Amino acid sequence: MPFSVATWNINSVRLRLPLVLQFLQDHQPDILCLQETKCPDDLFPREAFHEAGYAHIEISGQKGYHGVATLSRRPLTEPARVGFCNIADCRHLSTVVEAGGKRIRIHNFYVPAGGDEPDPEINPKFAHKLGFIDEMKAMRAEFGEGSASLLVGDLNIAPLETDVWSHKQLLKVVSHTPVETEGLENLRRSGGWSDLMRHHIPPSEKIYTWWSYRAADWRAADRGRRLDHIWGSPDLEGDLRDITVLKEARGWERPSDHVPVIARFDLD
DNA sequence: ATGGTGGTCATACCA
Repeated sequence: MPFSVATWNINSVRLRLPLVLQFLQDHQPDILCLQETKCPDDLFPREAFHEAGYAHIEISGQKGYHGVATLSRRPLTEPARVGFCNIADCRHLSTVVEAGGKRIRIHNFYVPAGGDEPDPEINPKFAHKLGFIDEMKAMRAEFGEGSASLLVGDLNIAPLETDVWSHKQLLKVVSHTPVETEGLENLRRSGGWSDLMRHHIPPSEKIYTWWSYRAADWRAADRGRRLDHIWGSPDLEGDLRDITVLKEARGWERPSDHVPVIARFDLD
């Protein structure tokens, strides 16, 4: 079994626990990074994940909002939580796992959505989002000497024209405005990260990982966006075997509005 | 230009 890492904004881990367990059973990723767990740490369903083979769990949760969790079949070490924008919310968690003889640090992120109005002067949520991605510049892709890194999660930005159903119609919509898309691409490049989804799937191809709940028929309208990402240190490009966007998960019973993305590597 | 759905927690807030 090649080493694999999945990311999924679950929009309440307790409500959708059966879906997560089904996903783990069907796809057996070594690592699953969850976002929007909406679950305080003392209520996190650890036991159910232990029984599913995920004995190693790190969580950073709070009541009602946000929250990230990293589940693993392999030992997780050096858990670390970084705070952003001087707000005590739960949007980042990093851990270290071993694969293919490398120590891989995995950053699990939930970037603020940013509200509706793409103007930081009048919308404090958008200002928060811009401040957050500015502070994310401190997250560098570290590699070499038997180490590597991944940065995954719901970044709430669709950077490329082919990451949205209509580039023109979304230019003034939060998640695809130039200040966000350029900001994210700049921080990715300056941090030395490779966009592994786009390394595997060419930029000419549309990719979506999220479809709004508000569409009458999400599948027919197909107005999606690629908000969820898997970045890696450049050494991992050569180890990447494939990327899967599990679109079918959007059609499951009481689904999350995001679907899982899975990266498989030629590493043991 | 508007409202459309869904989760949390218990009423508005957030996505």
